[in-house]
Amino acid sequence: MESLIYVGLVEDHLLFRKGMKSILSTWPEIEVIFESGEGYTVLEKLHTSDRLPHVMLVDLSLPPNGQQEFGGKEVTVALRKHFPDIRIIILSAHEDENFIAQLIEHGAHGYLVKDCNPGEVRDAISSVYNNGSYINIRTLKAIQNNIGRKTKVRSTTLAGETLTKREEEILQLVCQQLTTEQIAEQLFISPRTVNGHRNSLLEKTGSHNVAGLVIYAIKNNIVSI
Amino acid sequence: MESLIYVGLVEDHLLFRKGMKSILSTWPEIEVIFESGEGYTVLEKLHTSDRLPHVMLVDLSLPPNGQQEFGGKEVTVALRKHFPDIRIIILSAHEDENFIAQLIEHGAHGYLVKDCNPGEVRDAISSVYNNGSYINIRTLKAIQNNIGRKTKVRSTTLAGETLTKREEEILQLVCQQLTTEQIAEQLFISPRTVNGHRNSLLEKTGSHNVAGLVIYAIKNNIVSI
DNA sequence: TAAAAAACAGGTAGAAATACCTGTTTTTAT
DNA sequence: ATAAAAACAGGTATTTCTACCTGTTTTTTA
Repeated sequence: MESLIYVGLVEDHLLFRKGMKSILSTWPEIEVIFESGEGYTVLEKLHTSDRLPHVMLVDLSLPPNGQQEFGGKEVTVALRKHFPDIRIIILSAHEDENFIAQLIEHGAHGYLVKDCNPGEVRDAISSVYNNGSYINIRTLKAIQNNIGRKTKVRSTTLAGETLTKREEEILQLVCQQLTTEQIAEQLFISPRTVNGHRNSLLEKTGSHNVAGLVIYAIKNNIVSI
Repeated sequence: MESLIYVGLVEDHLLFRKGMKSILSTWPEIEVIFESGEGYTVLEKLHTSDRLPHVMLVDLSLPPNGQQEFGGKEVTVALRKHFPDIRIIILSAHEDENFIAQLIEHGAHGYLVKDCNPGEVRDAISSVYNNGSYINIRTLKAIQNNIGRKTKVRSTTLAGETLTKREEEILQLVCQQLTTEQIAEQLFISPRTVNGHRNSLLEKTGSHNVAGLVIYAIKNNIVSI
């Protein structure tokens, strides 16, 4: 608990980065051992580093690497893949509700808005280091309102089967209250074909009627409501 | 940040409560100033208390008051109403996914499983006291999977109309994939009547079929998925 | 390049839902 | 106490869906 926590900072604005480092240095249990001004060099820097940070504070909006976007999200994904032990706190200027959800799902362990007070940062680092995650209450509300069915996960059925592209397509149209005939028109196929797909959908999802299909579609992020 | 945090404990198992108090006493910034072994006496105890806790650790499963259930959920609701400044951390033996979502929406600020390590408790108290919330990563996952459309908002229709109780009831059953006949059986009414309600539902919600009804029901929290 | 999966399309039945109509009884609110 | 709303129940007709069956062609994967 009271052991030294190694912290890394990935933040393109120097002043902010140094300011953060200064703040963090006031806490004896925290030591900043890594800094980077851009996301795309983080991995190689870590590879040549003798000490790895326990917790990495990563700015959400980092400069791209040429054409390639490389912000907090990309850093998160890369870190999770190559340095799964490093815990990640995203720093953002504001709460982008949709994004937070994605970040958490990509493996970020915490999320801080930049106007939080220093105590929060300490709490966040400590929490993330010791246990798992840190989310402030407003952010949590944002997640409550927005998460759940944003990131498209492959939809698996009861039997572990997977819906085909066409089946998902038709399921989406079913959810839009279209009839078999309307779906057929829209997809330029025979109503019989649509019918076949509908039956497969009922079978695969274990549903008895459209109510079941719609709920399945929502639960499995095939449609967003 | 370093000011003394007054903590209250609501936990029916004495040993666990005292153990927790002992652990908390090792942190100089935390002082336990309130204890209760049951939920239903918390309010009056607080009213006669000279100092109010900043953070209350509340066990999820507390003994009922006679017939009346009075667990962590009820305590949370009561505290939020009468002592809105007190921040609440729920302690639970395990992660009941559905319940966590409800608790957070009822106003709890944090959630701890009882097998967490002491450092987590300190972090949780500090976080909750200083900022807002504390949720561990597993719990967060649970929330991601279960929250979203739990809080029941009065369902308003396109025309601003309101669904009647019976209509909502039938809508819920429709969402459970029951047929008109099955719904009639379940409610001990004629299929004709169910039919009438279904038609009203379609009319009021501006839907063409069950797909529309289900989506309406989910959007308006008439059913939870 | 075979084999498997997906997409396609047709037939037939029956079940269920939708879209209208009518009316009575019960509950709620003014 | 009266009016309005809700819940109840029936008729009729049509549309749509569900549940089976069959098969071919195209695409994907091993």
